[in-house]
Amino acid sequence: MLGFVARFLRACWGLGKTLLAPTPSPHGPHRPEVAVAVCLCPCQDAPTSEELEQFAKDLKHKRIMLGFTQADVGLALGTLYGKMFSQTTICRFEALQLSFKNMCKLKPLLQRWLNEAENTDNMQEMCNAEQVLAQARKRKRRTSIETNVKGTLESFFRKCVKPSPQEISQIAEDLNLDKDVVRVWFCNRRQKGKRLLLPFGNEAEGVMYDMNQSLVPPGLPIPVTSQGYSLAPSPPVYMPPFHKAEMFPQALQPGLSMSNSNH
DNA sequence: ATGCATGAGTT
DNA sequence: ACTCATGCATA
Repeated sequence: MLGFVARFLRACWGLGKTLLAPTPSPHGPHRPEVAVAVCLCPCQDAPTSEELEQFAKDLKHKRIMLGFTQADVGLALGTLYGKMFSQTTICRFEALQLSFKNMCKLKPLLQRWLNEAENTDNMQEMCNAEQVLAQARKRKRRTSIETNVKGTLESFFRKCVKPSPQEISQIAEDLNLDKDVVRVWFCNRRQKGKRLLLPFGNEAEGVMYDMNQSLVPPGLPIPVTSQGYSLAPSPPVYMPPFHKAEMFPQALQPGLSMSNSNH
């Protein structure tokens, strides 16, 4: 099963290459046409899901062995290659909670860090935080949504993963929340559904992203289709954006597989 | 470890 | 207005 998914994903990327295949020149052999395209896709060797999973596990293990925190790694990537990452991102990488594409992008960097960390004796310096986060108080304070309200949002989500702006306003009103909070909640909820490692057995994912249903809260007649979400009747050569959740069995038992790293 | 938020890039 | 990559703040 896993293999299938991996191949599937790879196939998608291969597509780009296929389309760029050498164009047969209709005019004959005047020009040798040597300049054949290389691989324009950024992910040279798309790893399989298995490989990513293995690497993530490896990284975490060795990282801990070497005595580094997730934050250390993120920082080292900065002093090492310029681009710094947060503890959050490293954490998500190790937990396979990023999109497949994102995982592929980050892997090489972490791979290099790992090599570096294993061979260099003086890695410490690279992991020293010298950041004086002068974060201007611009960021909005994180609003905490009550659990029962969250439950309601979830049920809405099950009905429709992508409510129209009008529907969002409606929901916001019903729940006494800010419209933007609701909008962002849906964005994040959708994004969550796209993670490489899905949280739990998602039964409903089979029908997920069936954005044709619309909520019709009692009372207000909402013109359904105005936003032009006409689902293309004949999806071209694309694929269903999602796969089932059983990619990573360990996802089913977070308690057992994830948290064996205390201390 | 995870929830809500931001910002750049798309559609 | 949406998706995606990312992160501050918090549980």
